[in-house]
Amino acid sequence: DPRKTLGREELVRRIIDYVAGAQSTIRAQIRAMGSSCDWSRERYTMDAALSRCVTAVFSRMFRDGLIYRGPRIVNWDPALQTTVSDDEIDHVEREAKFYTMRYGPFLVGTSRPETKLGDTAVAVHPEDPRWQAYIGQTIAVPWPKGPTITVKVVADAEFVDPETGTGALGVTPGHSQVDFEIARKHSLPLIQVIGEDGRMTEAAGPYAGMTVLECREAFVRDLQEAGLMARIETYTQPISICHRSKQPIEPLPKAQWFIDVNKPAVPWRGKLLSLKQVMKSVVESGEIRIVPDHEEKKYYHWIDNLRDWCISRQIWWGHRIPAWYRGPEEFYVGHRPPQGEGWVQDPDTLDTWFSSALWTWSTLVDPKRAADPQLDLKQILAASPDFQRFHPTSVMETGWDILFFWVARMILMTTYVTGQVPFRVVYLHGMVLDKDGEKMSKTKPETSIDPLDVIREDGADPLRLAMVLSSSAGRDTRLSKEQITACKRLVNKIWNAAKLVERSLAAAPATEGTPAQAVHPVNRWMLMRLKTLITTANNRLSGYAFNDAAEHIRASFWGEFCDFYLEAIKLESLKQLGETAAVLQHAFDCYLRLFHPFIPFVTEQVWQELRRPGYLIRAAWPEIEAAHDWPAEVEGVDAVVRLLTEIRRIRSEKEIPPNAKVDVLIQPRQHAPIFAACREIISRLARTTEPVIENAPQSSATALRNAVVAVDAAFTVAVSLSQADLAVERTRLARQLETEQQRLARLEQKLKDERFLQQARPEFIQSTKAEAAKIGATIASLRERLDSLA
RNA sequence: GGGCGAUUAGCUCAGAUGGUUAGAGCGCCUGCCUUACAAGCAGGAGGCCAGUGGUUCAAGUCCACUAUCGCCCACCA
Repeated sequence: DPRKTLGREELVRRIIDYVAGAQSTIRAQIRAMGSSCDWSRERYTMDAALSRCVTAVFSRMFRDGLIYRGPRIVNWDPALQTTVSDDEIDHVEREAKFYTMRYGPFLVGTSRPETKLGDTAVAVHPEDPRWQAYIGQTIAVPWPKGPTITVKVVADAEFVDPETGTGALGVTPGHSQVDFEIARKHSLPLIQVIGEDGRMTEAAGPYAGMTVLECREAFVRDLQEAGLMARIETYTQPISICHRSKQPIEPLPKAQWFIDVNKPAVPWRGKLLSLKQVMKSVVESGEIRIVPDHEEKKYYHWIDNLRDWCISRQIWWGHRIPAWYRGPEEFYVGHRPPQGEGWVQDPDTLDTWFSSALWTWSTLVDPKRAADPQLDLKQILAASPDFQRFHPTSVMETGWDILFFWVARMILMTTYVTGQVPFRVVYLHGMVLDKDGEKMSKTKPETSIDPLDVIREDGADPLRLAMVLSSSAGRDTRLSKEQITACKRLVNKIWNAAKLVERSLAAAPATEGTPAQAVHPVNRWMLMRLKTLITTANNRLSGYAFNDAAEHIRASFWGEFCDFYLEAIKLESLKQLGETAAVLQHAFDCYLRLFHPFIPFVTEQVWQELRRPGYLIRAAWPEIEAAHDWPAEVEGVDAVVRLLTEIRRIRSEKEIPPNAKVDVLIQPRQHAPIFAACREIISRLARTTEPVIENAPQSSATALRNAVVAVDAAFTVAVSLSQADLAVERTRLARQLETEQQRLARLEQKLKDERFLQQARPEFIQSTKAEAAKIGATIASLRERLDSLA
C-alpha cells in the first residue's frame, strides 16, 4: 500500500512525476496523428486556474444547498479503500448460494447471511395476511452464538413484494442500499457490522474480526447446528464489482459529500429547476443536439434513474475537498482555510469528473483573473476574453462510453454555473475495438494499440483515414490491418497522381482562362463531377457523416479523376489545350483540399512540391461553382465511359490480345457531338483503330456480320472480329433483351397505374416516362441486332 | 427486470430526407510489368438486404411482432 509506505506528500509528488511523463507521451501522440490544435491553450484540470474554478463551484453549490454531507450507503471498495461512484461499477453474474433462515417467526432469504447480524427490522407487505399479527411489534432475535438483535416488524407496500421469496424481508440498513432507504423511511436504527477493512466489527459479537467470507461460513454453520437454516439453494447472483479493482463492492454507511440532483435550485429560462430537470430540458429543447440521435434516449433514461451524485473519494490524488474542520463542531467551506489556528482540511478528494465537468469553460478562464482572490466566479468569467469569445463550444466530440461520466456532468455544471449550455452539438464516436472485439482501454494495455507504432509502420495518414472510414457516429469499429493497408494504397495513389499531374502541367502550355471557360466535354465533365462531389461532401460533413464524406472523395478521386480523366488527358491533342491545364490544376487542387482533413501530411507535402501558394492547411475549402453547369456533357461523357467498358468487356471476353487494335462502329442515339469529340479518347483508352461514328445508322446488317455488338441506352457499338461467335452473342443479347423488357414492363405497369399517376411526385412520373422511353429505344436496337443475326 | 442497438456479397462494413438496375475495401476468377502508380491497370463472378405481417403508387430504408447476437442501466429477498 503506497499510502502507508510513502505518505500523502510523497505519493502525490510521485504521481505528479508520472503525470508529466504521461503528458509528454500524449502530446507526442496527438502531434504525430497530425491533430491541428492551438497548443498555446493547452490546459490541465490540475492547473491553478482550473483548480480555483473547482473550489469556487464547490463553495457556490454548497451555499445553494446543492452540495451536502451526509451518511449514505456508498459503494465501498475494500481493496482500493475508497468509495466509487455508481457509474464506476460493473455488474457481473455468478453462481452463489441463497440461504433461507429462520428469523423469529419469519423465514427470510439472503445471499449474504453475515449481514443479518446487523438487521434492525423485518419488512412485510401491509396486506399480507400471514404477518398481520406481527406488524408494529419489536422482536428479539438471539443468534445461536450471539449477538441478539432486536428487529421491528414494519409494513411497507413500496419495497416489499409479497410474492417474492418468503414475503418477509430482513432489513439491514448498514449494508444494503434499499434497506437503508427503508430504514430512513421508517426511522429505523442502523448497525454497522462490516468495517472498511472488510472485516466484521465489534457489533458482530463473536464474529468480530473475521473477514466477510469467514464470518459467512461460521455463521451459516452455527445456524445449521441450531436448526435455524431452512434451506440453501444455488442461484445466479448479480453482483457489483469495482470497474478498476474488479473486486466486489461492499455497501457501507459513510459520511460522504453529495450533489443533490433533485433540489429545485437552478434558475433556468425563467424557472427554478433541479439539476436533473435542466439536464433534461436542454436536450429536449434542442439547445443541445446529441449525434447519433439514439444516444439521446439513453441520456434521458440515465437521468430518469439518476440518484444524488457522491462526489467524495478516499484517495489522495485529485482536487481536495475545500472544507475545513476545527474540532467536532466548527466547519467551513471555501477556497482557503479561514483565519485562525487548528483548521484541518477534509482528507478526501473530489471525483475526477467534478473538475472535468467544468472543462468547457474552466479552460477558458483568464489565469490572471482566476488568481485574484477578490473576484468571484461570475466576475472571473466576465473578465475572461476567451470565455466571452469561445463559449459555448460548437461541437463536443467524445466517445459514447463517457456520455454519462462526462457529457452529462458538463451539461449539469455548465448550465448551473454559467447559465449557458456547454456546447451545441455532442458528436459521440464509437469505440475502437481490437481484432477480437475488445474495447481498447487504459486499464487493459494488452488490448491497446499505440498510434506511434502504427504510424512508424504505416504512416499517420493511413491510420487517420482508416479510423475515419471505418466508423460512423456511435458505432464501434474494429481497427484492422486490412483497413490501414487499403488506406495506405490511397495515400500512395495520391502521391503517384501528383507526379503525373506535375509532369503534365510542365509539358502543357500555359494555362488559359478560368476552368469555367472550358469547352471540351471531358474537361466540363471533370468540373461537373467535382461540383457534385463537393456538394455531397459538404452535405455529409454537415451531417457529421465523416466516413461517408471521405468515402465519396476517395471514390471520385480514384474512379473518376485517376481512372478516367488523367488517362484521357494523356492524349496529346487534349493535353495541349490551354484549358486542360487550367482544369487539371483546378481539379487536383480541389481533391487535395478535400482530402486534407483526412490525409494532412501527404497532401500538404504534395501541395508544397507542386509549388501551390502558401500552406494547404490554411487553404480554403473548395467552392461550389455555379458557373460549372453542363449537364449534357456529364451524361454524354458518362455514356463514353460506359462505351469504353463495353468495348473492353468484349475484348476481354473474346480474348483479344491487349496490344491488338480493334475496329469499332459506334451508333450514338444521344450525345452524338460528344462521342465525336471523344473519338481519340475512345481510340486510345479502348485500343481501337479510328472509330467510325454514324450519326444515322448506315451500315447494313451484313457489314456487321463479323462483329460483336453491345447495346446501351445511349449508343450501339459494334466491335469487328475476324470470327465472331454468333451463337454466343445471340444468347447474350437475348438475355439482355429479356431483362430490359422486364424493366420496361415494370415501368409501364406503373405508368398505367392510376394511383401512381395521381399520387407520385410529378417529377418522378416524368423521369419514369423518360426512363421507359430510353429502355424502349434500347430494346428496339437489341431486336434489330437479333433479327440480323437470325 | 428496464433501456438502447445490430442482422446487407466469402470477411469487415457504408447505404441522409422512402423512388427506377443495392455499393466499397479486402478476398476470389481472367488477362496485362500500357512511359504516375503491379501498393497498379482492365474485365468478371458473388446479395429473395434475418423472418413474418403492415403502411405506401413505391420499402434495405417507415411501423408492429418474432428469432439470433451485442451493449448499457438495475434496490445482489
